[in-house]
Amino acid sequence: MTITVLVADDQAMVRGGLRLILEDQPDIEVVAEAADGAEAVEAARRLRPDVCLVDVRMPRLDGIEVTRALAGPGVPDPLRVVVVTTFDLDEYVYGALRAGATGFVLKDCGPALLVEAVRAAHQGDALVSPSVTLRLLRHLTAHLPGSGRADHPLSNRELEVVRAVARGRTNQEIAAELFISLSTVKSHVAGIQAKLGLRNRVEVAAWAWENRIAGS
Amino acid sequence: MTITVLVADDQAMVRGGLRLILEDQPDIEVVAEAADGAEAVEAARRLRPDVCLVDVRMPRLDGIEVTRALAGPGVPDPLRVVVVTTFDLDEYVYGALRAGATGFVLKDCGPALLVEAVRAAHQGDALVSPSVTLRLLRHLTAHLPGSGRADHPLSNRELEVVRAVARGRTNQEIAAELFISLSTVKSHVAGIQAKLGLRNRVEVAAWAWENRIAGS
DNA sequence: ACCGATTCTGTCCGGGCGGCCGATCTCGTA
DNA sequence: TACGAGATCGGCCGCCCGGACAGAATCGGT
Repeated sequence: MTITVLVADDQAMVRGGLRLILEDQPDIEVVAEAADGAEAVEAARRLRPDVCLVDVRMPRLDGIEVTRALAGPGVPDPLRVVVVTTFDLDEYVYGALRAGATGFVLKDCGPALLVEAVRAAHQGDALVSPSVTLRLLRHLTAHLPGSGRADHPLSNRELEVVRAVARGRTNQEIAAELFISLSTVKSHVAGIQAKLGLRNRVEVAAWAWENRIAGS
Repeated sequence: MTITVLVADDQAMVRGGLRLILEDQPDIEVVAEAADGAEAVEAARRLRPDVCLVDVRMPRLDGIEVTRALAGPGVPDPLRVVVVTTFDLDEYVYGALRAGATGFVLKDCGPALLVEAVRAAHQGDALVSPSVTLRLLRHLTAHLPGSGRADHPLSNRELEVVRAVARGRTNQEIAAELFISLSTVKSHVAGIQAKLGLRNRVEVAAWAWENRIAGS
């Protein structure tokens, strides 16, 4: 089964180059080209190609907005969109991914990666250019599940209290939730503050958020 | 200039397969093989290859620990480590990336991506398998700069107060920071709670963290 | 010139919070 | 067995917070 692709770029030579690279693959067929964003959206909605290769910089609608229109949040049957760009700007990367892109490749990444990105997008996966991935990982590692967990001297029970405090519960409510007395809750909160060197329950909550004890 | 690679996997056949794929490239040379984690660390430290291809599941030291030893936080001159695995488990992914991996590929991703991962790692970039990237992006989009910012009816001044509250400041401290009276701060906090339907300052802080008003 | 929103200020009071005591009970470990 | 750490309770006191008032200055827009 061949993968149908739409290529959108305002420069005819770039479109030609992409078409050459892609059609060199036996299982990929370029079924449409578009010279600007509006054209791309129209053609994509009409032909519903397996993958849309979209440049970020285009007249009328830019690549980000095209992505949002075809794969953004709230779109009923989203298409797979791979965003292509010459300039490695974070602004483009974040915009594209937030808009629902299933891939993000730089034009200088070589034909092999481009083809792989199309194949990945076709089966629902996402390929991101290595140089971009690197910076993405930097952002990510700080937010990774299990990371950012600071070494803390808190007991399990105290952690339960911390989580409750971080959710905005009063001591009385925490007592009810944990089936213990108000005095005990206050003991625990006091112990937590002493151990961590925090001055009040809001700082306890802030500590919990920063160390991913609370929140999702 | 050729890229020197160390291949670590407990199965000789897998090592052979990887070697075949890599040495098919004119610019890549496999300079060492290792059958377990300890061997891999020793060889990597001695030979300092450009890229280390490391399987996650290995005797003695697993791939994650090898990565931590060669590229983890605190290592003076970190090597480039690409982690390879058969099983697409989040646990491996997060562990590897947190340990400092410069790449993460599944064994079923095809030779082309494997080679690209090595090349990317060599020039300091990171390539992650498309199927893994997809899930990574899901985690990421929620934490992307500019996203998660909710529509709120708060004024600019109220936002300043929210940020101060989220940092754990008392009303008195906020008054001093913003050069206003204690009464005014209480007014603002009360207004914020009313507008957002929150019951106390900890919930205000929690709201700030969830909507990325506070925190970095 | 008026209106609404924002910002700033004040007083009063009840309740929650934080700090400081002390106390018992149950563990696991030395 | 004795010790320490954790979990559980109690009381007391002072401060901070939250809620409900009320008043005034500033500013942008009809």
